[in-house]
Amino acid sequence: MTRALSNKQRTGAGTTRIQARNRQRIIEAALEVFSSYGYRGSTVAQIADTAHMSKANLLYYFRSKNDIYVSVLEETLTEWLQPLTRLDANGEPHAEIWTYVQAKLALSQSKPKASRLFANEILQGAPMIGPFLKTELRELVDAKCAVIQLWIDQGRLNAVSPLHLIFFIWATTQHYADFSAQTESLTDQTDRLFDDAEQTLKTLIFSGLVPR
Amino acid sequence: MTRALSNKQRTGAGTTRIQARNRQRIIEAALEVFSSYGYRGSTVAQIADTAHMSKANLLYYFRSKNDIYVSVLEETLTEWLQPLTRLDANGEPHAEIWTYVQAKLALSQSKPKASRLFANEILQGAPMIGPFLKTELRELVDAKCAVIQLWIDQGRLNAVSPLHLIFFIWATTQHYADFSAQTESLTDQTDRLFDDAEQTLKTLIFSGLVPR
DNA sequence: GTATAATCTGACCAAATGGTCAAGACTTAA
DNA sequence: TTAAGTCTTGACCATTTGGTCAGATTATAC
Repeated sequence: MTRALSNKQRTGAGTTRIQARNRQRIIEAALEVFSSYGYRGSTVAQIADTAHMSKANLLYYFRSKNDIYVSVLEETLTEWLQPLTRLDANGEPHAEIWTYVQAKLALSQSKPKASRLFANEILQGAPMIGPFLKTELRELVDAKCAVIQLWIDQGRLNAVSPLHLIFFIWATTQHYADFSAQTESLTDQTDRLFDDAEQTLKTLIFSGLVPR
Repeated sequence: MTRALSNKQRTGAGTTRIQARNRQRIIEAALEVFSSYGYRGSTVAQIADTAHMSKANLLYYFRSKNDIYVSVLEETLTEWLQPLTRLDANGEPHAEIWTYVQAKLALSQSKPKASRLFANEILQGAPMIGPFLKTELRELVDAKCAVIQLWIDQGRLNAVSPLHLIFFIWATTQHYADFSAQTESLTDQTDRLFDDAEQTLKTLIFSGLVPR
């Protein structure tokens, strides 16, 4: 990343204090910009401005625009998948699924930029994280689908495609972050948006629309 | 759009045959390109190439990149909202909603590019159709929410927020078009994708996950 | 056929873009 | 204090971008 580092000024893991601080500032600015305009629509100058830094200085810390992009994606990816990894085969099915939905919805509310970053990336064909999707994400999802299928086989859940259940959870929760420009244009009570979403999601996922 | 048109070669509505054909070719190419890379990420040269046309010639039909973009959006918007306009207050609630879901899912499958075009636009803050969202779309959605609310008040549907029910339907159906790079990375049976989605959606919307 | 308008093109331009570089400013271990 | 390394910058460059224009080519009405 940086060129020709000596052993001076190290704080640990081969990074000086200034490096750590500036790389962090850049990553934050890059998340802001990339999540708004996508990779192609973002410019290095824009990121540098957002980070209150000269373009040349920014390019001292990251070799290229692409380097920054990859770093932001990596930085955000782990956190984004955390909730799914926690879905526990030994837990109670409804509780486990609901915990997952709530976690995803909370993430959509607290980190909308991360959501939009991935949305942009995947919308444009996942040129960068395509390989990751087909390997690591695929493994995680396959594993969790097996768990859900087991619950279904035990008669503890109605029969649905586990994969599509996961898609529905992703789609509905991320919708509020990714398309906030739309959701917020269609309601006056933006403060109650996520509470209402949670309520409606709960009803739909567990009871459906048909009255008993 | 074109400059200094005379009355020659008119086929009707002030357009020559050549104009109609070329504008159509451009719109199609623009949909292809804009839906893949978003507004900022797309270039006029790219659109011209896709339309098998010189850049200068393309700019003879559309004054600017922005002009093309607006035209594609307008061209696609009506078709995109058609299904919702058909939701009928006098129909049977479940049938009406299910018809709507099926129509949206079919549209997501047959016109994924249109879906991605809007997704890109809204993801980037709806700079172009923001005003439309707050007026025309808002009116349509408000009207249909009132219909759904009536059904709920009559006890014909479980109590949910009509607005969020619509969001739920949009999110889940469009997910398959917008994030196809992801959905297709996570399954082997891409041919059954939409059938499975439909099945699972039906169960979730009407019955939920809790076994009766 | 021919005049007139519509269509098309290559050459061109100014601005924006990602990226480089030499040199100056600042930090820090000794 | 000082020397060696780190950090920062303005000037610069090649390429790409959206857009223009004069003029060549084609279609059409008469």
